[in-house]
This record gives sequence, C-alpha cells and structure tokens, in this order.
Amino acid sequence: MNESHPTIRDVARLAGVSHQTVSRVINNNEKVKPETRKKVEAAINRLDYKPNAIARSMARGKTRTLACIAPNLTDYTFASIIEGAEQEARNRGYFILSSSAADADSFADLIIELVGYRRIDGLIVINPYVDKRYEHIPDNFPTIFVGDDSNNKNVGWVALDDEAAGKLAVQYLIDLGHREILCIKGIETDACTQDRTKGYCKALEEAQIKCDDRLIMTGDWTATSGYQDIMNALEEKISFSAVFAQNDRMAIGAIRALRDFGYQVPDDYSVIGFDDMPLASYFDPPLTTIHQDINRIGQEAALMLITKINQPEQKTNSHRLPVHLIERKSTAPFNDRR
Amino acid sequence: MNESHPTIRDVARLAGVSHQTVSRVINNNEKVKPETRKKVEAAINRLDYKPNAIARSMARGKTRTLACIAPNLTDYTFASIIEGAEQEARNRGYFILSSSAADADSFADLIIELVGYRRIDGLIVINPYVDKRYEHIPDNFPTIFVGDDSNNKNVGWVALDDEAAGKLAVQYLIDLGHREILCIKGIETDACTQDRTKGYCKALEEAQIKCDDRLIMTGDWTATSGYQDIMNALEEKISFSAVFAQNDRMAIGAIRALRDFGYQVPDDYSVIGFDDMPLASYFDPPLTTIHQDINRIGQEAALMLITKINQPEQKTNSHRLPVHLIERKSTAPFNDRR
DNA sequence: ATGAAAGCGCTAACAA
DNA sequence: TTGTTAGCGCTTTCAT
Repeated sequence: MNESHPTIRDVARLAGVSHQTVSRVINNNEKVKPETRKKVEAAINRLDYKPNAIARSMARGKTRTLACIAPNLTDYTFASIIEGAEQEARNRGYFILSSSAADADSFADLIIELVGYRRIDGLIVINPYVDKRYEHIPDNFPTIFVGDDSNNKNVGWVALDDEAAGKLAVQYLIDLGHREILCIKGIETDACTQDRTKGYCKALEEAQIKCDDRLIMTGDWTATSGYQDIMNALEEKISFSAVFAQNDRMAIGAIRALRDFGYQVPDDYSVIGFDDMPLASYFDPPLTTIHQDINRIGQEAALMLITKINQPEQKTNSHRLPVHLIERKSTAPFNDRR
Repeated sequence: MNESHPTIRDVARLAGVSHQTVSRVINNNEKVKPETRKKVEAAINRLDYKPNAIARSMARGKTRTLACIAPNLTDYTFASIIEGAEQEARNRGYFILSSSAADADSFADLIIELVGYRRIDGLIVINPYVDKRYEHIPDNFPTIFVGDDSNNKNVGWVALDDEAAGKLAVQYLIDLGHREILCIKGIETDACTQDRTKGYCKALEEAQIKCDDRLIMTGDWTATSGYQDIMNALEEKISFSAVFAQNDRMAIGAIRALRDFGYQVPDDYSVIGFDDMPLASYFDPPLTTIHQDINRIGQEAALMLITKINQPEQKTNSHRLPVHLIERKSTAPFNDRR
C-alpha cells in the first residue's frame, strides 16, 4: 500500500541542498545556479520524484480544478461543450470536474461541495436558467455561463447568436416560398429558446408576414415532443407548409409525425432543424439544419474562466458565436400539393 | 478577493474549545459531550464554516476524486458511462475528473498528471485497449477497465456480455430465416468487437451455417464506415440478406447504402444494430437493435473502484452485464425478392 | 471527553 | 544564490 512516494525533502537530502532549492527548481525559478539545478534534477530523476498536486493546491490556495455542471452529461450538445472546455483547460494546466444536476436542489448541493468546500477555482454552468439554478451560485465566485445573461446576473457568458440563427433558418424557408411556418420551441426557460423564437418572429416581420401565435408550439428538446407538436397541429388542421424545429431531435420527431400522417418531407412539408448533430446527414431525409461549433463554445468558456481566475479585476467580455446553415434534403421550395 | 473563509480554529475560538474538538464534531466522532457539540455546531453555523476539502485531502492522503478517461467525451456510449459513474461516485462522496485522450501519448501524459501527481484515488478507463494505452497505467494503482480483460492485465473490469449479445442478434436474424448474414465489425482492437464477432460466429455454427470470412467486414463505429462496407459488398455482388452491424451508427450507414442502391429495408434486407441509442426508434425504419444499460456500466465501474480503494486486499469481481433485444422495424422474415 | 503537539508536502517571506 | 522559518487547514497520535 504505502509505497511512500518521495517528497521534496527526500530530493533535497539526496541532492545535498535545502528543500526550498528543490522547490525553486520544480517551479522554474530563475535564481538557481545551473550546477545546483543539475544536481537537483539528477536527484529528481533518480527518485522519480513528482510534486504532490494536493500539497501544492494547499500551499498556493489554488486547486487548478474547474467544474462544469450541466443538466446531464449525455446530451450531445452538453457533452461537446464539456469536451471543448476540457481540452482548453488541459492546455492551460487545469482539470475539469464534470457533474450533472437534474434539478435545482442537486445543483445547490453540488455548489456547496464544490464551491463551499473549496474544491474548485472556477465554475462553468451549462444552461444556468433551467429551474433558476443560477440563483444558488455565490456572488463573486469565478463563473461563466454557457447560455446568455438575459436574467442579468453579473457574470460572463458565452452563447450562440441564437437570434440571428433563428432568423437565418426562417429566412431560408421564406426564400423557398414558405409563408406559413410552424415553430417548435425548446424548453421555455432556456435563454436560447427565447432568442431563437425572437429570430423566427423577426424573419417573418421582415418578410411582412404576421407572426401567428398558433404556429408557435412548445417542445422540450426531445424527439417525442416534436412528434407530439406536429401531431397536434395536424389533427387541429392548422395550416402550414414548413417547420422550424429549434433542435434536430425535435425535427426528427416532426418528420416522423408528418410521415405517419402520410405526408412526404420535403415534398409536402419542409423541415429545418438546429444543431447539426452527428447523425443529421444520415437521417431520412438528410436534415437541413443550423450548424453550430459547439465544441468551440466550451473552449471559449474555459478560456474566459481561466482568464477571470487569474485576472479578477479585468472585465470579462461575454460574446456570441456565429452559426451557419447546412442545406440538405429536408427542405424544398413551397408547392401546394398538400 | 480574500474573503478569508473561517477555519477550524476560528470556530474553535468562538466555541471556546480546541480546534481538535471541532474536528471531532465535523467528523461525527462519538466522543464529544452533547453540550460541547451544540456549542461547536452553533459556532459553525454562526460563521458558516465549511471544512476545506483540499486541507482534508492533504491530511488524510486521499483526494476523494476519481478520473474517467475515454477516447472522447461526446460519443453517446462514453458519455453515458461517465454519467453513470458520476452519479454513483457522487452518492458515495467522490467526484469525477473526466478527460478525453485521443491517443496513447496524451493518455500517458494524463496518467502522469493524474496518478503521478496524486490528484486522484482511482481510475476508470473506458476502452483501455485502444492503441494499447492500458500499458501506461502504473501497476497497483486502483483501476477499473470498462471493456474486458482479454489482454490479461490484472485489473478489474466491467463489460457487456458482448459475445452473448452478438449471438442473440444473429440468432434473431436466423430465426427470421436469414442464412447469409453480413457482419459489420467495430474497431478491431476493441475487446467488444472481438466478442461480438465471436457471438456472430457461434450463432451461425449452432445453426449449421458456415461462417464465411467474406461476410465479415471491418468498420470503425462511424455511420460512414457502415455505409462504405455495404457499398463495397453490394458492388462486389456479395450475396446476403441481412446485416448485423455492431453498433447503431454503422447500422444507419448500412441502411442508407442499401437505400442508395435502390433496396428497401426491411423488405429486401434486414438490418440489426447494437446499442439502442436515443434516436434509434426515430430512424427510418425504426431500428431493431440490442439494448444495453450503458449507464449502469458506469455505475458498476465506479462502485467497483470505490470498493477497491477502500478495501484493497479484497479481490475485485469483474463481470458482464446482460443485454436484450428490441424488435422494431428494420428486420423482417427472409424472402427472395432481391 | 478534551487538548497539545506533530505532521501531511508544499510555497512564501525573509535572512544570510 | 541559497537556506531558515513559517505557515496553508486539516487529521492523527498521544496525553490528560
């Protein structure tokens, strides 16, 4: 069990110097005579000495650990953000504790263990507005939100340019000749849902189309919710020729519903998604969608956070990342075959 | 910046006891007079004292942190395992550092930082056989593999019963009357690929069907590889009526290839997948597949690891988890319409 | 049941 | 340039 790793003092003894000199060597401090450095390095190699990270954290008062909290870890979007954050963090010598918090209570618990017990130096919160969980974050603790600052907490954030993205998608459908465009929203409280919907309305307005509330349905990001929304619309004989689903999963659900009703996509109805998830090009039909560089969001968040930790006085520049549209086969020019 | 959190001594001073008594209280040590305990608890509440996790790690020589390393964090399978591990770990007071290591070199780096610098108490390695990365793990460090022990390192592991699963899938196709069953393998070096293929052969043997090497194609888990494999088979006019794809993504690719060639699934060809990924029921046609409780694997791995950390002498019981088949619409009885 | 002293392995401040 | 002395905030003996 106790293989008793060598400590800084063991190295010092072997090299015939003080432990402080060893500390200087491992911290690349200038003020060490080259000779001494050599001796110390030899001793380090000889003993295969590795500094203990916990002891360093203790002495420095910094853990070099960040946490990433998301509603879950499996959703492709969340996982990509975490992956991006992890890469950026690693490159800068930080590690990421990733945790999922299904609800506000478990989020609050997590915050106590992570922030209260001082396990981490900073925090990335993915979807901070879900069940108002952001309220549980202590003020002044270095934090970055993934998802924007609409609720006006004074922390930094990164997000997609969701409004522009929503507008882009809908404009594309309008350009194809569609006028009655149904919108399937994501979870109401997610900031991006609101922004994408804003973009949807804006595109319609600019094309002088009235924004009809009956065409705006609420989903919850699952395929099933997209399916249900379209089923309902069809049963209630709501008139539309195209669908803007605020994520790909709901788009898939929508397509299935349309098909179950005997319609063809894109011949009878056009459907555009959002995310460009990995299998989007393999769906039937291949999905026209909004592509986002989701990995990049995680990278940005980590970078912003690390900067904030090391330069607390400096203002954090929150910002939005651009998206682009990927044309595939689930959309087509309007026609009246329905 | 320096809000100077209260320490155990601040609490002690306020409560009029020694800091050691405070330590006893926060560690639920029996030997504290109820009165004293009350006083101390009052002081703790008053100061909102929270013990510093790093200092505890330091004093105890345990970090209460585990690491989970996978080839990436976004693959649904990996993400689910990590999520399961994280849940189990949290329930037992541990945290998970999740990291991705694309190749053996970055894996080796990670091991040094995590294990060498003693940042973690234990390690979960997902897909340890990829590029022989498992070789970089120091002996005797508490480790659990997700994926089996075929290469005979003496560590514990959890895995699916892949051989039985492969057999189950193929037997199902045989029962539908198929005799020429094409197999699309995953990455060769993954233990599960070998086991699933073994199951494939076994099912054929038991049905007295010769196991034809020309029907076994190698993929790399991506949809594209499944697509390519089937394209090649079709172009070379290899005769088959059903496909066993070793994961759902390759199954999707296979279906698209078949369709691009003008065939219908399942009318002309049956396709069975593996994983039952979230959207499997929304594919077209809904995918018949092998369902695995992948989250559970992560839970098991974390539990085994924590047990091993706390009872190092006790032997770890590696084991396999069962699967079951989900019948959907991508498979049908054999017919000769092709 | 409680306290005093030592130590976990490092860094930081000061002296030499 | 190097060494000495103190911590960092806890837990772990060992007394009392």
